[in-house]
Amino acid sequence: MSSSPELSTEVAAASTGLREVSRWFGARGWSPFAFQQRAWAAYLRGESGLIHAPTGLGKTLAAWLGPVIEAVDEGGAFGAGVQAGAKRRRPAARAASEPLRVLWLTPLRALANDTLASIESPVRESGLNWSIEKRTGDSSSSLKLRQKERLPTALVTTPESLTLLLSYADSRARFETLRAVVVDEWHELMGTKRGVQTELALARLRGWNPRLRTWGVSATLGNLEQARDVLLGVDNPGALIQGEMAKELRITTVIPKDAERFPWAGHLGIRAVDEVVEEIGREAGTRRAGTSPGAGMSGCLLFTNTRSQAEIWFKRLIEARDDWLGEIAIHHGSLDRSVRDRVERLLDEGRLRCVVCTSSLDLGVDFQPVDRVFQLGSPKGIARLVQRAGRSGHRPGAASAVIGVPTHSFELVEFAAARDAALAGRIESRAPLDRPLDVLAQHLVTCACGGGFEEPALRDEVRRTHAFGSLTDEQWSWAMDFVRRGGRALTAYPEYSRIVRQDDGLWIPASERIARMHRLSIGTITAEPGMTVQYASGRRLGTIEEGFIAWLTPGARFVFAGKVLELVRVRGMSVVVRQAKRRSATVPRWNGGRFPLSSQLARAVREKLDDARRGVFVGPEMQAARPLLRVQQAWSRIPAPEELLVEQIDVPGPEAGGGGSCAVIYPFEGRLVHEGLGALAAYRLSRSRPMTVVATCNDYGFALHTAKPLGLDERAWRGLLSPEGLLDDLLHCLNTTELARRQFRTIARVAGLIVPGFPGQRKGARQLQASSEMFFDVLSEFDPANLLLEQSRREVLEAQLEIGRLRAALERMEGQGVTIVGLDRLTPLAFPIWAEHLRSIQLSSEKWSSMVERMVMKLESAADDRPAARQGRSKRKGPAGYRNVRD
DNA sequence: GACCTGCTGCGGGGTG
Repeated sequence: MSSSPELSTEVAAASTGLREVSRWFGARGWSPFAFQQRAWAAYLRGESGLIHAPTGLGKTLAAWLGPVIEAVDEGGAFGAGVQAGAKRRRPAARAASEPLRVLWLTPLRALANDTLASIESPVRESGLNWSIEKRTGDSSSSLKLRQKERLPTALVTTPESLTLLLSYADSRARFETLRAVVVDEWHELMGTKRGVQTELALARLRGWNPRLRTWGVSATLGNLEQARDVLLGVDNPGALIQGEMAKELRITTVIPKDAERFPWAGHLGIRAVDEVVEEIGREAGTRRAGTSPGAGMSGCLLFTNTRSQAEIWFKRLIEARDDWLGEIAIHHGSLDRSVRDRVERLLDEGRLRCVVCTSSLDLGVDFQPVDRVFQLGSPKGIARLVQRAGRSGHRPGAASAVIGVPTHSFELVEFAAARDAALAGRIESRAPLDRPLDVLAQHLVTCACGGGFEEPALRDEVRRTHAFGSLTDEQWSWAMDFVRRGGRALTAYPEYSRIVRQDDGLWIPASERIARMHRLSIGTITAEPGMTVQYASGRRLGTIEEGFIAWLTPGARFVFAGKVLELVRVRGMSVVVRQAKRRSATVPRWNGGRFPLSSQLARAVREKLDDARRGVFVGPEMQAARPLLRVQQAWSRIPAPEELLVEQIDVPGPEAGGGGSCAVIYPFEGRLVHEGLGALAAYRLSRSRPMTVVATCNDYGFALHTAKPLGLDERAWRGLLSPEGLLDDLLHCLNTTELARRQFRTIARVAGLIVPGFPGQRKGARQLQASSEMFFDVLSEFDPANLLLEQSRREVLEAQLEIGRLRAALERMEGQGVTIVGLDRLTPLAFPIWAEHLRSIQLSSEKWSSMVERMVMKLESAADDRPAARQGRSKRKGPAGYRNVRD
């Protein structure tokens, strides 16, 4: 750290604690930053707040040292604390430390140790009689047992572990002494059910100690003030402390050597392997001075957007440079924790040249040796790109550097747009959740287990959270009824009578068994367990989806964890493998989320395109994209900001070869919205006249494929894309019931309808799905007013279809002029969207006619098309989406 | 000429 302004008088007035802390800084040749001082001052005034700072060390100390200063100031007023004159002495070994004072929440277990380390020395040097511990799921059982007896003075834990602690009967007594809670990486939690769980836990803690101070720490976010308000809850104002430690941010792009021949579509980016290899070799691998051989290498992270892409790229890099074997590693969420831990350790020791990874390394411990980051393919969002860039340059004065690797031509524009937006500070917002009743239901049982609750008091407490600030009496009563007897439909089943009312009015768990089962299912993360991939020796490599393994027979090879494996046998939920001798193998596909291009980035892309339309090409990316954009403009047009472009294209060739007609529309709203828009337009078309319409989409637009040209005029297009009747039509054309049925699985799990089973005896994903579907049907029939059903419909609309964004898109389009361009060839913008259609045709072995039939059926039954399409595809090619990696 | 996808995160009883 460098120098900073003098200590503010406000803080300096405060005292011994501050002197201790200054001494601690001084011993390191540091002086505190202004934002840290502002945070301490606000803390000492008894305030809560949110600290916004882009890097690690500074913000951790800003948040931690407030309580330390306070404790020193109090000089022993608290338990067996610091005595005047006895400060320098270490406390007697057996003396009991002070009771719980500070709680630090981290969304990631991996961050706990780092956090502990960063607070330990100032606390020790202040001579405080504090015990500092962590508690996460992987803590030893003896530690957990001890903490059940008595909590340390400072505890680092996760939201889930905190909730567990709140579920023990004597929780109140153990948390009453708490003075401050710090929530790290709050931007990661806000907008998720984990965040709501955190809000509820904080409300509980504040209920026991109204003077409790809450401090959040957040990365850059479009809605920081709202983030603070959500964290602090209703009517609980607080400060927003802006850190000024912004690091330099460098976003560059690998420009394809032959931009003219660069593909118009695609996502793997394999053709960029050579260029990336060259880039990696350029600086990475340079040894830092004075380090031993094999260590001290500065490496890079290569972020991909999917796990299978990471596997493919890892393989390709090794093939390109076999001398790098052992210096390149792979890291993603389906790899076993032990595998990932090893990679993280090697990276930290500077023994790796490059780690190919997914979002699994977005957060977590900062690795000093990482000096550069690659983003392979679309960054999807500005915050995401900035976050990833921030994984590099963890040294004072070092810049964060990210190198974009486009996988198709328009990603050149995306990287240029993302850089503009990032440097202008236009970062996405995160929307807080509104009243997820499944989380509330879980919380009610937790509170019953945690010493019991009185109904009116808990209701008021819950309403002080942002998430449940507008909870109605009906919703509250429904939630109470749900945990008391399972709602209307499940009264006959005692396991759903989870809480009972004592004579004194206190609600407690119905039995100790209920409480135990509840603790097993605390939390809001509901990922399916998957099948364990392991060697015969028992060594685990990771997990893979049941659907993938179902296609493999013993002897089949697949790529996993950067190895080519051969299936030996499947037993229960584990897949036994051995190293394969041959190299060619399929690559597994995981069914993950499909995150759309963010609104912010989409807007920035539109601006870049508008520049291009006006002949402005600034920067190497736009220069490289120039020929492509020229083609777009020459053949059709580049849509202006207030223009809705419709390309009506007659594609030559037989229908079965992708020929026919397609109309392509470009709202630039991300693929989820386009999926909705495509389905909506197709539905409205087929309603007006009998015809087969197939919709495809990508992040830029959607296409309607028909056998004959649609021949619609502007008025007809306006009708198709009218916001009027949006919800009704969407409910008709997408099988929202089916989507909701699937969404309900998560909700049923969080609300406690489905218990995941005991550790080590997980039910398979299918079993879980089956019982959640059963519940969905039973409730739909016998308890249609069950609010969890409504919630699953709402979650589908909001999370899966982005209904708000969809409506806004339709409204925006209403004000745009429609330009219809007739064409007989695919434009650069249209090609990738059309290719989505072609793909499904080529991969199917079914006859064209039966496919058409199925599509008609699909439109009629308005079914979700994905499972059908997969089955069709797989008949010829094996498992859906699995490709052979060719050597 | 062109393509072939889809992230992350946590927790625990032993009588089930």
